[in-house]
Amino acid sequence: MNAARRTDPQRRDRIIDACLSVIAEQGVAGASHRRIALEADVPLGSMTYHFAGMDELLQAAFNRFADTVADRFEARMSAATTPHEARRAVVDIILKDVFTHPEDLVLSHEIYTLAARRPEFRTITDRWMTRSRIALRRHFDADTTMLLDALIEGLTIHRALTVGPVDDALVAEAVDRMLRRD
Amino acid sequence: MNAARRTDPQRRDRIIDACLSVIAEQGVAGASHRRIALEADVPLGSMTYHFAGMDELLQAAFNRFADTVADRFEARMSAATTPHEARRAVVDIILKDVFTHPEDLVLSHEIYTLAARRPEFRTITDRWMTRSRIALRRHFDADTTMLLDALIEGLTIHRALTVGPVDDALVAEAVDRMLRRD
DNA sequence: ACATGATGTGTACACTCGTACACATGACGA
DNA sequence: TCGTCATGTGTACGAGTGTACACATCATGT
Repeated sequence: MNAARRTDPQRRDRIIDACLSVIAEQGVAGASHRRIALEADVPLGSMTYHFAGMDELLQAAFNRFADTVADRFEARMSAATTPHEARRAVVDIILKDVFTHPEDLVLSHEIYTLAARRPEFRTITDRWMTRSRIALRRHFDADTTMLLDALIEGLTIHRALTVGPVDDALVAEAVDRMLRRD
Repeated sequence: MNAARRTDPQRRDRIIDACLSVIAEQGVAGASHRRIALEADVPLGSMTYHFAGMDELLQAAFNRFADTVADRFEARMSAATTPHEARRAVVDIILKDVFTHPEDLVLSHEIYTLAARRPEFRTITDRWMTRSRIALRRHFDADTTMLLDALIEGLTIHRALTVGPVDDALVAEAVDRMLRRD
């Protein structure tokens, strides 16, 4: 009957985007084929046609998410040319990027939870963390890179879960302490 | 027929424990009334009898979990009497507590994910974080407490998601840098 | 001994889910 | 123009879900 649009090359992409959107709203638990299909304005049958199963779709979605975030991260670190700018870039990543995209916080937690339990999703987080570290490594030594990476993670998470907002100056202070070599 | 054990005052507790156990294995997504009932060796009807709904059960379970972890945290910090011991205690929390109880990692992520999306679960994480900070505050100033708390979080998470193990000495190094005032 | 009411349980209902698969569609070569 | 077949879709099925609620059970007071 209504099998209108025949070739829709962006359909796969739209499904992935819809998937992320649904996960941001409802969580992985609430991300069903039917809801995603509705969100993407695509028939239910398309789901299994484009993706062998829910897992394949989740992998595709979180890979796209991780790439997006890592791109932003890299862009900020690449733009810095002096040590001072690099320090500022790290602070900005914590204060601006995360705050500007609150839905990313939720998505981060979802992928972490998935990765914590299921190794097949850990390749996604591995690649993501590796990219972040390479970007940091352009400006800092190996140890500092490792520690900054962890610090960014912790501050980000706590900013998300804390009711009262964390003092912006304190974030800068934390980065400064990390940069102090002994 | 077999309505044996009439009064079983520990039943509610057993359900909560079973709930945590199932979540650790299968995640919140896989924690159904039926599976938990099976794990707790309790009839399905008991679920709705003791808990008004899934949410109430989840709240009870994660409250217990948060209390358990916070107890351990407090115990370690209280045992320290000198600054040096306090520093050591922080390192141990990261290196020993988390490593010894790997299932706690998964549970942490699950509650974070829940709290990130739904405010009614954030009271649990709030109370948890508050307790941790009070315990740290016995030994460190307010700013340092905030930063250490975030650092512990970040290092813990990255240790969980990273393939290669983080160098133990590096953890100590991170804590030291945090403790250096300007 | 027995009635009674609190305590706890089995089951049924309405619903959502992932997935398979028979079939419709229309682009394209002849 | 028309036949063919890759591309895409509607639907149905079995499994699993939360929850409500009629009922069984037995501790207790008389």
